[in-house]
Amino acid sequence: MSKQSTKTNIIDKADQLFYESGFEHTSFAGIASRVGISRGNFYYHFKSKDEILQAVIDRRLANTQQMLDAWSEEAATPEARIKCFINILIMNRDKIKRYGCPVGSLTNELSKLGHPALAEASSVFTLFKDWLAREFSALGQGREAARLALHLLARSQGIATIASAFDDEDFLYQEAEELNRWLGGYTR
Amino acid sequence: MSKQSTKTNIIDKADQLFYESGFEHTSFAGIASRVGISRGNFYYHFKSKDEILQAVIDRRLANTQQMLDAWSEEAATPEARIKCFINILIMNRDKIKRYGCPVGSLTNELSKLGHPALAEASSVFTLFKDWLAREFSALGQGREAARLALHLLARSQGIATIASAFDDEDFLYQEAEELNRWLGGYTR
DNA sequence: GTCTATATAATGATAGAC
DNA sequence: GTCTATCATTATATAGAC
Repeated sequence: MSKQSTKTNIIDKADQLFYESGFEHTSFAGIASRVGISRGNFYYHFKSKDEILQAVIDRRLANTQQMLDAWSEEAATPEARIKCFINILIMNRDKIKRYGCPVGSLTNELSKLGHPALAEASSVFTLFKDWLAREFSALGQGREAARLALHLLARSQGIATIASAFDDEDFLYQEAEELNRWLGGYTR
Repeated sequence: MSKQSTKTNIIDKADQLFYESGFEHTSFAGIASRVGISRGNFYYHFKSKDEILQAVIDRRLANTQQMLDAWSEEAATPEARIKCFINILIMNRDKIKRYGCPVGSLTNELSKLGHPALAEASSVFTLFKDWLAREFSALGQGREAARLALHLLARSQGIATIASAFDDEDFLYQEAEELNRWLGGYTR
């Protein structure tokens, strides 16, 4: 493992804590503690909480784009690519059960706070939406591609919310399978 | 409008604020200010923040049960009753766009806080789930009733999350219509 | 770049007068 | 039942030594 800079380390740990504990509930002391630095040092790298939030969102945008690019490369067909998206519900089932979806829970919180970064946080959704729409277009659903993309995004969000509220892993598997069946209706 | 007690008034305003601003972000000062009383007076009625949270959840449970009972009475067929549920996405569209679903956003926050009241907050979902399952049973979906109920609950959650993230009212209407079509597949 | 020390404001919560 | 006054704790944020 390569040694990463303190700044990168802060963004990394803040990202985790925003997901696990929420943005509001995460304090600088908590981040600094997990990084292993003092609170004072923290302010050398980030001047405000909004600044670290922006860095976390930028990091998530970059990571998401990287993941989408990898899916585009690894999976040969549009159907296989969309199944990669559906499969993150299974891949991340443990964290989803505990904390829900990192994107949905952050946008939800920021919308309640009336936080100006809501639009930027929502743009992670937009990355998924546009990528999915492209794949649905490739499936010959050109006219309905954008609607289907947003529909699938919403379905995955609801699954995460309910699985988290009831701590129900079976439901995650069940609904992921149902999504694959639904997708099958557009590939035949 | 009948004059309500200070205690009831506190629960009422706390309920609104937890929805609009989140549980963590809502302070006693904020609640007291909206009620029009002092912070000190607040503590005469509720000794801790967890106590007021419990009261708000109890209130939501009672209100939800009341709403479900009203639907059972007003709508003649199982299909019409389930459509009442779907229709709350349209009825509450303005608030959903701004704050998401009150149940989903609260359970999401409490799960991140590791708050012991998560189970109680989730039981509002359970009221909906059991009520919907009964209606799907009445539709002749006895074996699949529970699964369909949870599925519909998840669908509505996802719709609320995406509509809130993108502030998109058209999406709410579009997906509510899609849910009605989906329901139609079980009534024919 | 990292630390300790500190300033300032807000929070949850209590005590006691009216 | 309602108020003012107060406490202890935590939070964001800054100053300055090393």
